Amino acid sequence: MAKQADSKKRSVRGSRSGRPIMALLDLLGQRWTLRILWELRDATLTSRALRTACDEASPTVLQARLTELREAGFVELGEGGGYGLTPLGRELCETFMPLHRFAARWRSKSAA
Amino acid sequence: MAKQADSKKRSVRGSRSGRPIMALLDLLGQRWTLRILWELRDATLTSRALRTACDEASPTVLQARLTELREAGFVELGEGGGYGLTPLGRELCETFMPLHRFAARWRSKSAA
DNA sequence: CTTATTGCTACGATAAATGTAGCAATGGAG
DNA sequence: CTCCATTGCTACATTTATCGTAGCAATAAG
Repeated sequence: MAKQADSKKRSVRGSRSGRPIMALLDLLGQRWTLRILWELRDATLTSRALRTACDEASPTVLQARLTELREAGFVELGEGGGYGLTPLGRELCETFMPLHRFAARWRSKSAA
Repeated sequence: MAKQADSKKRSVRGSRSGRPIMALLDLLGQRWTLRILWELRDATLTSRALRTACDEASPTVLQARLTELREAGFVELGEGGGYGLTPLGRELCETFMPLHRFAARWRSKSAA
């Protein structure tokens, strides 16, 4: 299994400003990152279950994001398999959980 | 070939689940979207100032994102020029403002 | 052995983003 | 008026990211 020590190119794209918020914004601004965190918000999912939950996204990106999220310390792979949030990841998830409520109000206003 | 700002195909990619949170997650999960909202959090910026703030991102994507954000009702173009958040956009920005604090703690843990 | 999971990877086809250049429109300054 | 600098915005070739399908090694039964 695996590899996670790809730390050679860990430069979250775009922002090398050094400011943590930028690194975080860039990480979260990649395809499927937010979605993965959201789907893991209250469940441990296997890679394939996660794929299903994520609208059958290609495993290529999913694995890439999971690797990044693990390196960031937000996600971990459990002993007997299955991905779940770390305490830190759960904390992050809580941070944008209010988005859920906001999204509902938003759609009721601008739903095209 | 070139096609952009096609206001017709607003299908936020991937998730057509109908759930507002998914649409929002997909919108925010595009490159520069979070960053743009962040940079506009407390200032009205011209397109070029925004570009500078966003690490000189290409105007192509920036314009595309701005169009999407305007259609979503989060960003607006002021009378005399310059982009700013709408009340709704400001609300959204407040939602993930705690990320700032989180990011600081996060980096102090995982950043080697 | 076969079957069915697990996490994960290869790789050609697409879609998206980059970087550079430039447009029309507006607003001064001379 | 011309000249120039700014606004928001676009063209387009190159590069990068993502998709989609297939399949791998490892593990665990049956």
